[in-house]
Amino acid sequence: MSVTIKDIARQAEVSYATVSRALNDKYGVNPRTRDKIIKIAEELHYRPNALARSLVSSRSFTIGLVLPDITNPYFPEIAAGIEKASIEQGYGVLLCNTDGDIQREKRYMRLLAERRVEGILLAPAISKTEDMEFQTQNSLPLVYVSNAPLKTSHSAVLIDNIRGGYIATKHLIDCGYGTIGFIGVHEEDMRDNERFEGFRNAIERHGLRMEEKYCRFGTFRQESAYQLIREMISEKDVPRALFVENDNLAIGVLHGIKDSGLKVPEDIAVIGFDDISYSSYSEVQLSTIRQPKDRMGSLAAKMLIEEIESAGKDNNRRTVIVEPELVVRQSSC
Amino acid sequence: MSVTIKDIARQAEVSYATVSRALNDKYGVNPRTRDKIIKIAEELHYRPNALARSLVSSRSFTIGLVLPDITNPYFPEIAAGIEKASIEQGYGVLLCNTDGDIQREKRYMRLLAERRVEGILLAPAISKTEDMEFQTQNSLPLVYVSNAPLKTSHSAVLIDNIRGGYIATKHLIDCGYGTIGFIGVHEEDMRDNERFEGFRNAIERHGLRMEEKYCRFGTFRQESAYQLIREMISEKDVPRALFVENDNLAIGVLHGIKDSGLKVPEDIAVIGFDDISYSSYSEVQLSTIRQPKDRMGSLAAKMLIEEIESAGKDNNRRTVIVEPELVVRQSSC
DNA sequence: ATGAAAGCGCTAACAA
DNA sequence: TTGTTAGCGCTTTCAT
Repeated sequence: MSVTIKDIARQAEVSYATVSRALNDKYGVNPRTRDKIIKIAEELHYRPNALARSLVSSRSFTIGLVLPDITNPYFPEIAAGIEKASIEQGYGVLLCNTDGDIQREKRYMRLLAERRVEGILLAPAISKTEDMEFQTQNSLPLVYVSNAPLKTSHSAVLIDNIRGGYIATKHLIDCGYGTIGFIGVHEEDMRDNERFEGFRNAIERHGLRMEEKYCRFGTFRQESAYQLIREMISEKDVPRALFVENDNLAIGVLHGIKDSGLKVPEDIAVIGFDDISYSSYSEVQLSTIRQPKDRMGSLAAKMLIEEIESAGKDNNRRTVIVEPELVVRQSSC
Repeated sequence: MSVTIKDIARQAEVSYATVSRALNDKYGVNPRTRDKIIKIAEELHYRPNALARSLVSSRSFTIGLVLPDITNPYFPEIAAGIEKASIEQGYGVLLCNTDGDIQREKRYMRLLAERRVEGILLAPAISKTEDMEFQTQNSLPLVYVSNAPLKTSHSAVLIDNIRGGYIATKHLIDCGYGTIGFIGVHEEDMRDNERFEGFRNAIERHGLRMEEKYCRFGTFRQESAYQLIREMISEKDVPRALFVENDNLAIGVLHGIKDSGLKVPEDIAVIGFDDISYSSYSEVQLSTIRQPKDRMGSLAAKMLIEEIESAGKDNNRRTVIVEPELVVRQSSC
């Protein structure tokens, strides 16, 4: 098929073991033979067969990136960070877009297992991805990015959700809004759910009241948030400001408010979470809590690779929490 | 390390060749032994080693997806389509985000070559990715998606750019705008450049004049389009409507118009191209030409896989042109 | 410094 | 129907 070390060995009139040594910079090869071999390799456009190498070395230098939906604007930045850090360290990234489809997720687990990926980066949407955790059976390094189950023994790179929720809410309070509501997803046992906790903390600590009627929970889809806010408005009892769990939902909320004939922030102020790129566009101007997504991605990749390369050594699993940052735009002031 | 067919063979008290046959549904295995083997394989959580299999079969069932920037909202939908079609056919996708960085692109070419990917899907930003075409030396199946060099012998899945440009411009003409300008990127030799050609066709065919001063070319960045429109406005001579080469730039244009104190579409009407999700948001309402990105992605993946699996057979390279669709929103009427 | 040989896990002749 | 064997391309002892 393609050029192998044997072809090179033949031309260089050495054994193919020597070629392997020369090409891998191993100790103990005559510089002259070495140069000769390298020259021939270049002439022949030799490309080592990573599959063969992996087979003997049990190192595939490949990781799996599993995420629910690459078209959700939150994830590409994470993926870009992961990707960059990975290629820098010579690792390939197998993209696995689960679409929240269990069948597909299973196929991916198979694929990743069969290809002997050395680790998995998992950006879970909902907690059923614990399956995956189960499937890997703790035998494969696994690092969560951006979200994780509350209880897991695996490493994770997360934003400080409680603090983020607190900061967002505090900001609304500082703006002087006296009634503040929450719109989000109620996903038990996942870390991003803690944003609500931060919200509640802020409310309570500043002498406001938690009003159940102002807190609504739906799905991850924009339309869900749209519905929730429209319902709230039609009930003629809306809070003066809203903290929405993520920017995607917040955009749904903005639409809903607009379609109800109300104005942001004059009638209802809104703050989101994530700082996806859309949020900064001049037509949207959504206040939000920024996540350093790119950095979180590359950090997670680095941690995963570290776990891979220190395999067997003492447990170095850890959870890294990055700081949220308040970004004030026109939707809240 | 992990469970191999030898382990299974030992337990089943057969040779490991029989195990291979049984597990691969080959002709000529006693159903009883077969069942026994399959049962044991399951008990042992056996996962075939794809690397070993690839080595002997010369089939890696892996393709490379090379794109300039996954955080550009245009690409994730393409990627999702690719991804879906690929996994359905049992292929893994190695994600390669070049970031327009030549060094990185080279690294990727190495990585993909060494891992013996069976084909490459290339979504090029600019024509320098011809390098890649050169590198693969026509030895690897390569399919372009969404954009391609004007001259290439490889397959491609493209939108009808000329027609798209024509439709967009025709729409502006139909709205009654008498002076129409163009903002875009001037990238010689790439197919998406043909949008300008469609623009010109429409202008000329409807008795309008091509005004050079209304046609401006910059880079791919939003800021570039922002600058161009601001300059135009500051020169006090602006067309009544603008066709912008893609939605990303169009958003820059919208910002620029807004920051100049003008209104869309009252002062300047705008239409873009691509229909990225952001364009449909109620605050933006950008008229545009829709590309069926998801479908283009999966089509490209299917074509690539077809080329791979018909290797050696007669040349089945082809260019598929999909139809653009006019989407009218508030920015143009 | 170099060669010979074993073996990574698997598939595919060829025998039996 | 099953076993034996060679070999995919490479790394890594163990000799020399």
